[in-house]
Amino acid sequence: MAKNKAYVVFAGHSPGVYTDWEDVLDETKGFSGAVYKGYQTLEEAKAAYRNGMLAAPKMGVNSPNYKQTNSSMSNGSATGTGGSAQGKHIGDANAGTKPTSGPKLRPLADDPKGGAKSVQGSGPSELKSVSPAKLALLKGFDINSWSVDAACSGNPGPMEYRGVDNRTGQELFRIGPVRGTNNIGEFLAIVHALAFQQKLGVSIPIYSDSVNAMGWVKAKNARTKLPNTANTKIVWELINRATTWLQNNNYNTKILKWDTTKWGENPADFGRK
RNA sequence: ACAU
DNA sequence: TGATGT
Ligand SMILES: [Mn+2]
Ligand SMILES: [Mn+2]
Repeated sequence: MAKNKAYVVFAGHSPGVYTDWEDVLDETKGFSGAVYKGYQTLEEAKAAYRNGMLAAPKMGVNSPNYKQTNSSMSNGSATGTGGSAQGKHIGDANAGTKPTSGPKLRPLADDPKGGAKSVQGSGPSELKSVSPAKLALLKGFDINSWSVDAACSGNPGPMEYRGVDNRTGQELFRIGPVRGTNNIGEFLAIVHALAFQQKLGVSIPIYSDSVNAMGWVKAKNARTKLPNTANTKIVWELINRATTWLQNNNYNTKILKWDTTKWGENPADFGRK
């Protein structure tokens, strides 16, 4: 077990890369939930920090990138990860186009078995990667939830949307691309999640970053200005199906605003911006 | 202005 | 830089 030459403070008074353990102590002392890890090389540390969640606003808690960082951590200097269940999910996106993939709706564990931990005050060589639960706690959102998001490659343009389980990062559904707008996608994503949950017989809070779409859902009406033409026929069918569903179904599912400013990009984000 |  | 929306 070689000595660490650099450290990354992911969560602390002033997150960043440090070469002195004393600095790490300063940055983490008195910071509840501090997250840090030692690396054998400065390059390794810098790379980890670049890929780290607090350093990269685009990176959702459960994004593939975050997990990659997590798993690379486990083969790094430290012990402790002992094969995290999280890492295994890297890139195992359920391919389906329809709400077919089977989500795992197990109850939230505060610290998943075998998952990485964050322990303030442990030595520098102990692993300091974080479980999704711990990260959610740090960021302050409810991990026992789903996230939805939409992406457009031109607006209007080819649009798609998806939903993920915040406990695992697992993709629950993904539709598109079909020609549409950003807001239509955000709207359809929420309604799709609602309908999917009803089908599953569950009710789990849904995070969206779109105030617009949340408003449309609440009004049970998608007030898009996108003309219904030959090019937009498909998406308009989806819109009509969604609004019809809203008008004919009841739900008590909480639809929550994802605070991008505070938490970085939504876990369901497509990472294209 | 705010949110995508 | 431009578009989608409240
Ligand atoms: Mn969004
Ligand atoms: Mn996004």
